[in-house]
Amino acid sequence: MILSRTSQYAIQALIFVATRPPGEPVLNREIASHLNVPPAYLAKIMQSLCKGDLLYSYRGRLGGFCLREGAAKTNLMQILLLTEGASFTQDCVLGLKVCSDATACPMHAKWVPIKKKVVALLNDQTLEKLARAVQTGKYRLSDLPSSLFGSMRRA
Amino acid sequence: MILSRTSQYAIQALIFVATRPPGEPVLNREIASHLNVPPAYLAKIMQSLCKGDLLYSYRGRLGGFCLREGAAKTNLMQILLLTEGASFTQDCVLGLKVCSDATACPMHAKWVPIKKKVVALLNDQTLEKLARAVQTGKYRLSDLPSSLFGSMRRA
DNA sequence: TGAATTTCGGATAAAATCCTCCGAAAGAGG
DNA sequence: CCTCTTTCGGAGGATTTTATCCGAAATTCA
Repeated sequence: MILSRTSQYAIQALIFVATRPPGEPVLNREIASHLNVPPAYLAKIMQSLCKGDLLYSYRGRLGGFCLREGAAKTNLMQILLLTEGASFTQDCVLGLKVCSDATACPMHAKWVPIKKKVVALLNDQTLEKLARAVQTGKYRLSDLPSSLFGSMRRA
Repeated sequence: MILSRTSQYAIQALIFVATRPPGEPVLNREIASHLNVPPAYLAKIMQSLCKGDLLYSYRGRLGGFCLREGAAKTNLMQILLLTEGASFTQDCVLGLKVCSDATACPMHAKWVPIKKKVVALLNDQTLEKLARAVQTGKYRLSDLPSSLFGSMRRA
């Protein structure tokens, strides 16, 4: 039901980068503050996304991170493979080491169809699509804007 | 996608108890060895299931754990509420603190229908049903019997 | 060259989860 | 009564996940 924080940060960050003009490096600091996420931790995750061939990184004054060519077509499943490991969609719900059609836990038969839907969705959602959804303004990546919190403080 | 180990152990243990004749206490030791789960850890979980009113516990020579009256009708959702906490099905996939129809993450619209299916399934699966599924022999709770591993060792 | 900026890499800390240990309490049976 | 068995409760250890820090390397610009 739940992704690790690492996966959530990774997906958020990648979508955010995908919303920015390609070719212009985005600073880790900028991503972190926009997503309201610990910068030092995010930096580690960005590193691993570079090693996973999703991002380019540039050091120095004009440095930052860019999507790799074609990375806009990356789907969530591919990202989660990097951050959660290969067994992510394979594990048994009840934690059995072996749980296949042949030798199954009592949830197996009912769980498999749902798992398939989840996998299909994760495969279908690309950074491109998700970035566009954010750009239209219909959906948001960050928590509510601080201006709202500011007005709440005095309420 | 994944339940905590604690939740998995809890569900497995409850199903196992539900397969046994009601009224005859089952020993923690027996459950643990059958599920191949750390006994001391399981003992803690069993304790919390008692506090969650799903089990009775008896100390001493004829001690052990029994399902509480009516607990056979308990569904997985109720168990997970105890072991994972109330926010289990409420959390945003991407980890946003606020993610409702009004202010949503870019996955929200596609994720909600799937989440509903998961919740419906968890609500539908009762200990009774799951225990029966195990009793028919079609499904298993424990890992493959050690006799199989024994024959594999010499292969 | 030197100063400023940024990511990289490794060590380390903090927190959560998973797991163990042990004495105490409670019950059964002699 | 004593002994044996079991769960209870609290403390603590081990591991994984989350997060921080800092010096070094790379890059830009003056």
